[in-house]
Amino acid sequence: MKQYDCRVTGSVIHRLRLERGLTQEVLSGLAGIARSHLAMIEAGAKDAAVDTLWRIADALGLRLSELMRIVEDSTV
Amino acid sequence: MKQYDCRVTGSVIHRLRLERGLTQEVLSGLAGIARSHLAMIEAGAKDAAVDTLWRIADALGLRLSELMRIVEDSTV
DNA sequence: GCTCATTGTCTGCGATCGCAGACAGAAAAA
DNA sequence: TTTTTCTGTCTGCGATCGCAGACAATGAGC
Repeated sequence: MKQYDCRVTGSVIHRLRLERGLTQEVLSGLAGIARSHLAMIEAGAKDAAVDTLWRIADALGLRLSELMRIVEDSTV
Repeated sequence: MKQYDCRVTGSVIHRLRLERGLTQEVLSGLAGIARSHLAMIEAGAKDAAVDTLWRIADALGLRLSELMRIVEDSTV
């Protein structure tokens, strides 16, 4: 498998958030993280920790394994 | 879903490594991380970053999504 | 007994995460 | 234009990751 690239994760989260019609403010609130941090993660400028991604996936109505599967399938 | 607990991830990695008959030395070498670090992760004393888990899963012959699914199913 | 392989656990040290808070830019509504 | 909402990006700051390296304990095999 290819290398892990947090920019892929960021764009996937960004897309899923928009699909659900959520703002960064709302999603970060649901996930319990700072909005500025979520913005950085979506931009691919920060590499989120596992429990952070776990909570974001939860807030998106997914399991982390499902989120990671999307990331894997999106990884070039 | 329950909260993320790195101790569950650690015990899952530990079990999968033994099932494959790998030593910490070998697995950490395959994953490209320090053995002491892998030991800490297995013990649940350290919370590994995503790309670290990605490489460990790879070295175990799994995708991260598959590893996380096992962790989720093992999470109480 | 001894040796070897494996593991658990510690110490710095540099790099990065995640936070609160701030500021400016963009876009829409009025 | 003005107001509002949303977003992108920055600054410290404390906490944690991940490393190399070391040491002791365990267990298997001789």
